[in-house]
Amino acid sequence: MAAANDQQDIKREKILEASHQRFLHYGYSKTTMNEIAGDLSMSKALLYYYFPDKSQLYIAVMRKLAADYLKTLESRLDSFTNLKEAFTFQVNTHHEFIVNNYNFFDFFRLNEQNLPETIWQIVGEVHSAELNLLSNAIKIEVDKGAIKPVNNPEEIVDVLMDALHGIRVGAISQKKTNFPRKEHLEEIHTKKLLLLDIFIKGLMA
Amino acid sequence: MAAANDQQDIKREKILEASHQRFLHYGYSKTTMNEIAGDLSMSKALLYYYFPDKSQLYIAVMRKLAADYLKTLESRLDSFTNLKEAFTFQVNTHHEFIVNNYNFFDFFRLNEQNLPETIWQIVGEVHSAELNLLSNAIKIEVDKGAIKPVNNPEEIVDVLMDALHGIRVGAISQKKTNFPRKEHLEEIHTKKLLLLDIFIKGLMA
DNA sequence: TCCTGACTTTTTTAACAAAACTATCAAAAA
DNA sequence: TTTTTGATAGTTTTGTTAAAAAAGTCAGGA
Repeated sequence: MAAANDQQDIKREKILEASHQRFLHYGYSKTTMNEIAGDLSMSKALLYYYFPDKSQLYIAVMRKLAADYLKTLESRLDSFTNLKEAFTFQVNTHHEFIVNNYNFFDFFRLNEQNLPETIWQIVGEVHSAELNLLSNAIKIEVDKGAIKPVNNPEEIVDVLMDALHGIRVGAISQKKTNFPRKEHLEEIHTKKLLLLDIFIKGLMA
Repeated sequence: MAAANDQQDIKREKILEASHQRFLHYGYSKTTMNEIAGDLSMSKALLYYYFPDKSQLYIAVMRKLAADYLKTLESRLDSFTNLKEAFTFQVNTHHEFIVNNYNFFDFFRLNEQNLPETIWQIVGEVHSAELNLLSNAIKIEVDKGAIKPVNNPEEIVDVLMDALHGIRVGAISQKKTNFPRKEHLEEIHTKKLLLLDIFIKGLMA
């Protein structure tokens, strides 16, 4: 039983990896179940044995990416020495995450509206996990007496995250494309760090 | 000659007003030239006598709105007493502008990409005018010695404006609609003021 | 329990006709 | 000469249908 499940888990993992590669290079709609099956030298039917449908497969990949991302954040955010370091780490990690999985997200780009409910659930989970980690960072700094008391850390972090997100979007509307091109990502990253710098100073003031 | 042109200008103005109302209530694609003509009890052909085509008509309306908006900003931004007041005025004016012309902009919502070049030109002009006014406000404060010297005011304002814009967008992705609903506008406004507060403190630190 | 080939169902694409709308123009009205 | 219009030409959107492609199912084999 356990052995069988191990085998299953390994195969599931293989499928997730192959799917990730396909989705990463070709996006959701330009990836077919036949192609994924082909990459793994298995029949398409087998994919449906492991995953109920294509969107669930995509979501499973996404869930894994999100979990990895959050693990990276968590591993580090409970051991920072000051607030700026913590937030900078978040911005850098997020930047790296986007760069590495850039094409994966064209599902969002193309399908912008009417996405499956589950996707928004994952996005929401990631968002609130980030919000939690960062507002905790603020609380710790307040306890240490490093910054003056804040009555609602979650609200502050929420605003900051929206603002950071805005930097991304801002670079877009000027460039007339509704998603940042890879070339712009570095520029966006720099701007985010600038915003962060001012914002942190504002918190400490 | 002058009289004839006056008459023309008056009629042009009437057309712009009627068009504004239509675009405001029904958006670009759901407004037909026949309807505008009907509102003014004139033939559709006459519209084409005054404006070369539909998009030029829309753009003319937009240009007028933009001019009014900028005039409001300018009238006040050269006589503020401190930086926060200046920026708050910008945020409030912008908010009012969006609220008043909310539906007008569904041209952007629907047509998000492939908009006529001229529209981006106007958006760009408004943006750089705002950027100018606000970075000037910073320079004045620096000269007054109210805040510490800033090596690149334009860059700062640019980041702030992107961040403020991000507040708007942020409220969206959570709500699953790609443009803020009217109900959210107040919430967005409040968040913007909070961001502004922290940001300004950060500048003064 | 894991896996497949053959099959069914659903979605996408392409072609095309009908309808709606934009845009033009010759000629009337002012 | 300038302003206005009805009629109409041209273009885009919408709706329809058939073929192709992809998603998804299933009986049966290892």
